[in-house]
Amino acid sequence: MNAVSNAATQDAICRGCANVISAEDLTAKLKQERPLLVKYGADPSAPDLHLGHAVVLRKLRQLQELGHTVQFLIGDFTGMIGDPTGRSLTRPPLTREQILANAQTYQNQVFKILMPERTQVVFNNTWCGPMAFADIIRLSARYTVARILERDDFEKRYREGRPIGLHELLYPLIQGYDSVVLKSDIEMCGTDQIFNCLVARALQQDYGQEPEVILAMPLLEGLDGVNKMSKSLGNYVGITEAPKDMYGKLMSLPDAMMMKYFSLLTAISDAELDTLKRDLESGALHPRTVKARLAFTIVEQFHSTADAQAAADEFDRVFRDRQTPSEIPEFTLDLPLTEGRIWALKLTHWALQKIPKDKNIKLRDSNSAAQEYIKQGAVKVNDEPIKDFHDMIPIKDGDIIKIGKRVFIKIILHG
RNA sequence: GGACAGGUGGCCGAGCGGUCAAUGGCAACAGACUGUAAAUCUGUCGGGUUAUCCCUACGAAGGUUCAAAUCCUUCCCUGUCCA
Repeated sequence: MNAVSNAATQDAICRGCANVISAEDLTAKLKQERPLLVKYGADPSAPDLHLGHAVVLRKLRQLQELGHTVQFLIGDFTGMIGDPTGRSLTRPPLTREQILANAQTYQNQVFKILMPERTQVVFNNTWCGPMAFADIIRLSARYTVARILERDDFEKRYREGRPIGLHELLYPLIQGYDSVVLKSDIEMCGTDQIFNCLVARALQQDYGQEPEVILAMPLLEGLDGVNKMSKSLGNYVGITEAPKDMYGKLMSLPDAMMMKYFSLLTAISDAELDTLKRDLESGALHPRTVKARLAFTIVEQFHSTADAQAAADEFDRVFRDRQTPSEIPEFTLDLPLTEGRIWALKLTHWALQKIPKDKNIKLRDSNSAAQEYIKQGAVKVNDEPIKDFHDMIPIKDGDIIKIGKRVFIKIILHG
């Protein structure tokens, strides 16, 4: 490689990054013309990967395609401590079993994006676990309280008088030590993790190593368009979700977020992005059209073109044309009928309880709730709204009950 | 160890003896509208076979009172200051 191609490579690597610390170090690393070790730490407390992770994983994939090696670090040790980031709320530590199970789930998902042959999966319990108390104190001695407290999250909590566990202060230190052990050249992270990576740089230098280059990707806001995408906030799209759920969730994205999603999650060129933006502003393109394209492109990436098309068709059918979905879950009605009729309230309550809890449909399933939904006109049998929850409604095999916009249940009668 | 402040519904946050299932905000859900599960507007938002009735709930356990989220006691938890 010559200087020119190195510069081009560096540009490509830096594209989309929120922060590169430092560009000079990266230039120097690239000049060495060897496969660089790129560390990425995964938090094993939230084993479901979502599009927020995909932003970073896509960048890692790009580095792999340039010939570099990814050190996929599973923080099985740190997970037992509890990560202080995120909601600024002390997170409960996980048990060993949970962490190992989560780690496995992680690996199953991550290779949807990463190249297995250029990925080393490592667990930090391997080297952190055997450390003695004295080792930990020795490690702690290499950093100061003042510098640890510089971290935004700590500083903020301290100022607001909210609790900070002593163990939490060690977290950045351990994460930094990981980089020392792994001799990482580059660390990929989200902008919220930059502090930890800076600690890693300092520690590496302290251990006589070249400091790693930090590549920080912007954080992706979740479907609410405000908070960062996270499982605990429920504003996420999982990368293993079914095409139609993925598509539907993406269509619930606020219009204002579309461009950011396009730039961080698709291979769309800058020029094309500009055109889209202009056409949206001028009204030449309807926002729905653009969002549908976004949803399609992303679903296609994680599934297939055919899946994306099917999801799009289904979405239009149910939400634009207001028709029943092509596939409706069936349940056998195990309630007694009187002369082929059933009390509306009871039926609604029954249907509410059949909705799978894990879906992101958050309907309450109590009788009181059923009553409210009926009052609001949200419950329909064969497209006919139930008017009063006292009503006795006739039911026959194959009738479809609809609650709200998204819940459909087909009733099966036996005997 | 001492002094002080606090712990309220998914979250934030009022209430400080009855009119409190508890103001307000956020989130959520529904309806209307729209080429979107976007935006906007309106409504709902502990549970009960449906009752101007009952149950559960304001850190935990006791107590005072006709009546307690509100007062008292002990305990647990958090923070601040002092040692």
